[in-house]
Amino acid sequence: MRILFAGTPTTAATVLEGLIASGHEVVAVLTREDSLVGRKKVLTPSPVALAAEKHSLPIIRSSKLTPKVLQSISEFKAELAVVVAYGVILKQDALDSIANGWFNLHFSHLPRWRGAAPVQRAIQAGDTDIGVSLFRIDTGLDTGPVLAVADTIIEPDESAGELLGRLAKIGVSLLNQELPRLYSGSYELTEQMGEASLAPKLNRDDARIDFSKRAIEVSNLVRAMNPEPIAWCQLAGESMRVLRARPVVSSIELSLGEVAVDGNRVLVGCGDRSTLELLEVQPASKNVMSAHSWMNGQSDKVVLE
RNA sequence: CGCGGGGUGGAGCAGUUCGGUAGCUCGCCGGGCUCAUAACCCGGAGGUCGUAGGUUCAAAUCCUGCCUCCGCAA
Repeated sequence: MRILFAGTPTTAATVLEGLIASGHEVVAVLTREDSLVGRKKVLTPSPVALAAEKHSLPIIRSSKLTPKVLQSISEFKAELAVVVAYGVILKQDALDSIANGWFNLHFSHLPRWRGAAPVQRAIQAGDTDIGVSLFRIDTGLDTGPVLAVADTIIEPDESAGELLGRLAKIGVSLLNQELPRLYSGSYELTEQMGEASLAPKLNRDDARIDFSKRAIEVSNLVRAMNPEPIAWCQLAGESMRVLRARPVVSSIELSLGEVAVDGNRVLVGCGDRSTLELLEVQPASKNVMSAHSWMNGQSDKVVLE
């Protein structure tokens, strides 16, 4: 069956690669417009666009499905659309434009964590399990009826990036398992059941560390915000990013944000007398470094805030 | 021309204001101590200070160009 693939970030690119490798007939790729990235504002294609180029697939770059764009999509005569983090809400005319419908691979066990950042929100909330849902898109935000779900455990030290990579692979397996049913038309959809929650997109304010929270919560934040947008705090007025950290047991008494070296561990005091071990940090203007290296260069008492 | 901060032995930093013998915290190598140690003690190797030019008796330090890395913003 002729498939239109729609997606934007790295995770979506991984799924696209998986579909192609599995022999599915991807006839065109829909992704968001190239965006200006970095200090030099280099016009950069999305990871999905790059993957599509690699396989010489036709690419439609658009962040808005206007009638004109839908018209150009229709030329590829796709019979089914597979969506992974495309980042655009589809309207009815778009949904109607493909005969067998649009199916979305969403990284949560719906209806939990509907929205743009399910994996990050799940980790931030301290969830210990998560799912990959395949559902038929309707006009709501991740509200469509579900075809299949694959669940998995969230490892205690797993970052959002690592988990996302794993979920993408699970997603490919799920698609390989379910696509044949969609091709044949012999499948059943189930309305979403249970309590819904929202997983809005992350911004920099979400990633601000609050050391009055307990170490486990700070640790969850750090994991959730890696690799984007990266949890951060302040040191002497400059921002400092924390890429990896974990809650530990320590006999050292530290005030909130106070940093101390204990043997080979770099500890920081958190709320409720809990302790967080910093593993990897990045001070402003500096490269990413181990917490140990960072402390080697500190001569005065260090307090994060 | 968006704002700003860096580039000094393997790592992280100080030293640059006011030019004059390369410093600190680690790591590494060798030895010692200990029941033991990512603890302690002793010794050691390792740097043309990003790069090209300029000023000077003398440049990590002052001047100019270039390369390169990064935070914020978008």
